[in-house]
Amino acid sequence: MQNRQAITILAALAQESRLAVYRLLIEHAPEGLAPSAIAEKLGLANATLSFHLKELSHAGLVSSRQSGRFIYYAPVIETMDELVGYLTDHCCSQSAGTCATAAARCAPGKRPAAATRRRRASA
Amino acid sequence: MQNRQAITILAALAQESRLAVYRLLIEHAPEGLAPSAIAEKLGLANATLSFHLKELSHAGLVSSRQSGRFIYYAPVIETMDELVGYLTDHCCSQSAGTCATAAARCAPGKRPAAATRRRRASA
DNA sequence: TCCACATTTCCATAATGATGGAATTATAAA
DNA sequence: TTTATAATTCCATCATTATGGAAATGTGGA
Repeated sequence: MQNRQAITILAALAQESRLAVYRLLIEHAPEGLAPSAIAEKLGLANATLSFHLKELSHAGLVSSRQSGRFIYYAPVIETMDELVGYLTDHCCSQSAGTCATAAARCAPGKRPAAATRRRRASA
Repeated sequence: MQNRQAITILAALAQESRLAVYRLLIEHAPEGLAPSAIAEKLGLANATLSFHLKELSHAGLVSSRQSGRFIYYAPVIETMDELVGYLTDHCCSQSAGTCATAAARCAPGKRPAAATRRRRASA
């Protein structure tokens, strides 16, 4: 994941209403929710919600599909996964051991460890 | 971790210069770097860098210690770890299986799994 | 077609964030 | 104490983001 993309995703999540929308969609994954339902649950104006959904979409955090008169927004888990991967990579220093807890979170063997991947990429 | 705090941390990272500063500090963990060195490496004006360091400090992402005429800024890994924990928690839906990849990242047994912890907290 | 409703776009406004020059504060060496 | 360097604060400016009413667009049913 590129820096630029990580910033876009982080910025999309770094806003109260948007984080609330995303978390609500997570609770309703994988079907998702229509804007009307989201607006009602969170008390957001139509235009405001539409703005935030566009931001989340643009960041790749949610997808949408039309169904009849409704558009269902659902979270894109892969994007969150990539963000977590990015953070894990860049929270771990090249010199090992500076990030024990975060590193421990990574299941060894499931995928290359963070530092290893970065070393391979830049070498 | 509270919503509010997560937003503060996400917002701190969601900015090109600040993310660059943080990543630079990660490369120089755990000693850290002085603002003069950071400013030179990243080409930032003193005032601008100071502003960004304050944001990172306020979010708990960096700490500082004085040493002679210099102040060394170093990353606080625990904060990143908590952020990753928060994201992992809220990227995993209550209904299992919707977040396989991100969940797989968590070493089972190292700490309670994300969904489990949330269920326990809200129940 | 016409209507009802869902959603988005348009637009103006308000709020927040980023930037850096200049002045100020802090620390240590001469 | 004087001087040099490090870092922060002050402040003005510019840029971006958030908000929501009103109008426009899209969709399916009558």
